[in-house]
Amino acid sequence: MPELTQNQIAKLSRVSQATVSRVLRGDPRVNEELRQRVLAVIEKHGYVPDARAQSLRSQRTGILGLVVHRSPKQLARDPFFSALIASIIEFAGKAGYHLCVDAARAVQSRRAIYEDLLRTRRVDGLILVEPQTQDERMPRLLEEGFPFVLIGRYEPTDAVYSVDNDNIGAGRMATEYLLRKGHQRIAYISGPRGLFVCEDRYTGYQQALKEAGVCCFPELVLWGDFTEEHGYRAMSRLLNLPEPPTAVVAVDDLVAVGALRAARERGVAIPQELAVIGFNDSPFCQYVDPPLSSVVVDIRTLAQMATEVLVHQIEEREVPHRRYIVPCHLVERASV
Amino acid sequence: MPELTQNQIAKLSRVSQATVSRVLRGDPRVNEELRQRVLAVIEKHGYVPDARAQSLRSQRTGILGLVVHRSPKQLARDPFFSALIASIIEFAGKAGYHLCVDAARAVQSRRAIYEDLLRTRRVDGLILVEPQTQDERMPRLLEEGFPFVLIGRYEPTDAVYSVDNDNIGAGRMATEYLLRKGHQRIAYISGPRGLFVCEDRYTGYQQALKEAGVCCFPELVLWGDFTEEHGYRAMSRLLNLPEPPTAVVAVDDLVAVGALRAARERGVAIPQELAVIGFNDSPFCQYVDPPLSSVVVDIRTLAQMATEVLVHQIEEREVPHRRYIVPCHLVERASV
DNA sequence: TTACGATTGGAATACGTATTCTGGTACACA
DNA sequence: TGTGTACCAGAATACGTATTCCAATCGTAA
Repeated sequence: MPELTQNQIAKLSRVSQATVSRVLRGDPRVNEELRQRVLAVIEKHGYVPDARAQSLRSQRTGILGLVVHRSPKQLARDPFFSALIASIIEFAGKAGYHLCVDAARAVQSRRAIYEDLLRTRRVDGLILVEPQTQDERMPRLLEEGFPFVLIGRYEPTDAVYSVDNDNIGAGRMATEYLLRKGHQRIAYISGPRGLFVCEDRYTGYQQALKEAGVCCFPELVLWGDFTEEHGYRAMSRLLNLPEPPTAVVAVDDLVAVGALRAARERGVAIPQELAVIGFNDSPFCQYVDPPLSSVVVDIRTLAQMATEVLVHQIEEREVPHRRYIVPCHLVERASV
Repeated sequence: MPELTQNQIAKLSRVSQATVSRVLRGDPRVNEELRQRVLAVIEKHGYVPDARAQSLRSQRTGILGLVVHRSPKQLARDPFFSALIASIIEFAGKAGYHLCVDAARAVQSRRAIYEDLLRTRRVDGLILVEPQTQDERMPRLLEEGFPFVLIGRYEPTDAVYSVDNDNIGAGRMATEYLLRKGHQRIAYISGPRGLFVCEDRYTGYQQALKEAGVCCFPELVLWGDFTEEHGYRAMSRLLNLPEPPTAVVAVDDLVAVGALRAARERGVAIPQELAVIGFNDSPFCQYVDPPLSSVVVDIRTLAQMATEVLVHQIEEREVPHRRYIVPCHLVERASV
């Protein structure tokens, strides 16, 4: 393999390396004849500039980092993330960037990733997906003036760029829908405590109940993770209550599917005896039995806004707002 | 932000930049006292080396590239890929690499990605997922001696490192299973012509039929893509045949789910009147109605082997074989 | 006391590109 | 013919790190 450099091209074209660089960068201050000669040599040998050297010189890598706060195993089973990643790849590509993806659940590996992606300047900016409420990185990122954007929420909203589903609204929407259908004892099967998605949907759930004048029973709210297994166990516990709920809001479709399974195994009729609703309108929602109602955000829009906000920061263009909210809508199916 | 360099650290520690580098690289030829002094300064100021400069100097970026031959939209809906990406992230991380993901279906954008990732030396090696039969890049990659590994198949097997499901075996396994259940008219709903996954499973399908002495009817084999929609349409066409099949092998679970929907809409009883089997054991298989039988490869193993083969190439360690096959197994559920 | 090997750290350089600085040519004008 | 002005391209430099080369110091042995 030739391992071409601008120097080689320069020698072959009998010009200086600087001129080759100028030709490549489209600098107008170069004679047309020389330009043609250089271009011909470049074309002939198939020269492409070395991105590593460009990175060092320009202080830009052309790579965006995506850090997801889930273990790789959780990632593998979660359709929300595959859609998110795919869409971010799409929009990053359109903006001329590559995407570097990392996943980590444990705090120490997150620290390592943080050091390794950011401080080393390996990426030009960072998209953080659903960081925990108390994430020690945010202050440092802010302090260093490093471009980043959150997907999810962060409390001091006016300090940090973020893009988020309207999770409070989504929680309300799901709960109000069940209330409209006449349900009163409505359970909420959640993910981890402290994760904003979960907390926000919980807030929406509480708001809807309160406004309807319905009591919010603490025994009907169960925290856990984003697995089908958790949905199954939580639903089993709920069905064992002296007075089980007649409807369930599950924090994620996968969790809802677990709940459906628990109900099915006990012969609880859906939706007659128990209504279930999830979030994200995952691909499988329409194929489960019965098809699962879901409150959904347009993931592509979410990805697009996050990517654009980040790229604008990096390229020092105007970003009009700090916080962007992508609204949700309801997909009605047979499970309610 | 301080924008620290080894030079700054050197000045602050009253040593030379070379010494700082030696301390960081663990070079033994440096006095213990100095080492401590330098380490203290590094610690105090939170210095981390610049990956871009290291890349230029060492000719390594520490990044693996993953190129998927699907459009981002297809990617978003395909659980196989989300699992694959997640697992590759996991094993790349364990080997000390980051992962850069790109997706492209169109040939010209693949060319662009190829130029941009490889020729620019932005990544140390490439994982190509399911390249088309005639992919113009392979010869150039080989010629340049650039480390890469295929997930999927490539004909001149002894020239290229590849890791693959045993797709022929999987096609056989699915078909033989249906044959054992007494089916004779077995259809195959495939993805795109020319994609090795599809062709190989087709080969296995044909082999099984032939060995059982069952005729292979061309009207029972339909090519398309990996969408649920395609499964739906293909199944509809099959059910319109004068003599419809009694069993279907679908090239992917999502396609199988589409087939199930078409059957359900026409009131065809499953599995009594029609047996359906898919591939990949996607997360939703157990939740569809009825639960979908599937032939599955362990995606984590696939990802692990691909990553290891690539990393060994990059680090110039021994790679004993060119071609690695990950065997499949059958997951029986109610759809057969 | 001299000489020599071992040890240690600084100076210099290379990685490949982008850009600033500088010098030289050509042309116009006086 | 001399001076000023564009214009163009080569030389030099910087980006931050890793490493090679070399000089200085020290200890030990003759």
